[in-house]
Amino acid sequence: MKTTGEILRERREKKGMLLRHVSALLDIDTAILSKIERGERKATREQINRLAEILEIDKESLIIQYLSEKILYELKDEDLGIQALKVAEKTIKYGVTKNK
Amino acid sequence: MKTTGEILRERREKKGMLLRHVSALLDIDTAILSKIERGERKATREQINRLAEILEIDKESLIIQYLSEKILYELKDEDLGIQALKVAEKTIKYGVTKNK
DNA sequence: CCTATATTTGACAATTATTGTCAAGTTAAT
DNA sequence: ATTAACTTGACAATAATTGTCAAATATAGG
Repeated sequence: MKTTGEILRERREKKGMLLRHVSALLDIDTAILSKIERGERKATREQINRLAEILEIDKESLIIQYLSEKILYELKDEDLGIQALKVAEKTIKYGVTKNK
Repeated sequence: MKTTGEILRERREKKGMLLRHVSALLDIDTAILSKIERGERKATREQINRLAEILEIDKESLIIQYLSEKILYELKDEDLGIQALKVAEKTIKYGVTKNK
């Protein structure tokens, strides 16, 4: 499966846009976008929304990929990650979230 | 399923310990522990380790519960949370993590 | 009821993590 | 060798998390 960064870079190049162009629309330095595309940094949630629009990427699939990477990042050093994911999934399904 | 906070409070009371006692061992103010037990704040990962020892709680199950709450917190405003969880699960299973 | 002790609450301070800029360094194509 | 695009790394700004403190509420005995 393609990473968020790969998706972004592919689409940007396919559209013939430069880092300079896209980063200007996002109002950030090209350095950050470069890092995002190479997976060295994470985009913010808001940047993902804008990028989907700017690059005309299917929003849902981009967000799903982005969120899953965020989750994996949280669990990267955890042996019990899979079990935690399963518990989270069950909880979310039964709508038992009581976060504030 | 019991929340992390509920597990902690139950065990502390069962052991007849006061917030004061446990929070001293954790080297934090009782206020924070109170909030953690009531789910108003999250414990740190390290505090979870210490709490499992201090309160003699099965470490694995406590960590799984704790991590799953952390994940759910990340996804609390996301419509696509479940899908993201599923993608994350698949990725973790195939050991394709390339986070740095 | 009085008062001791335990817990809770909320304002805000300290700390840590994330997000950003900038300038200099590569890379690649003339 | 120039030039344009991108990358790198040091560090600044901002935002989120974690903590303290003091006052407010319970809770339980005399």
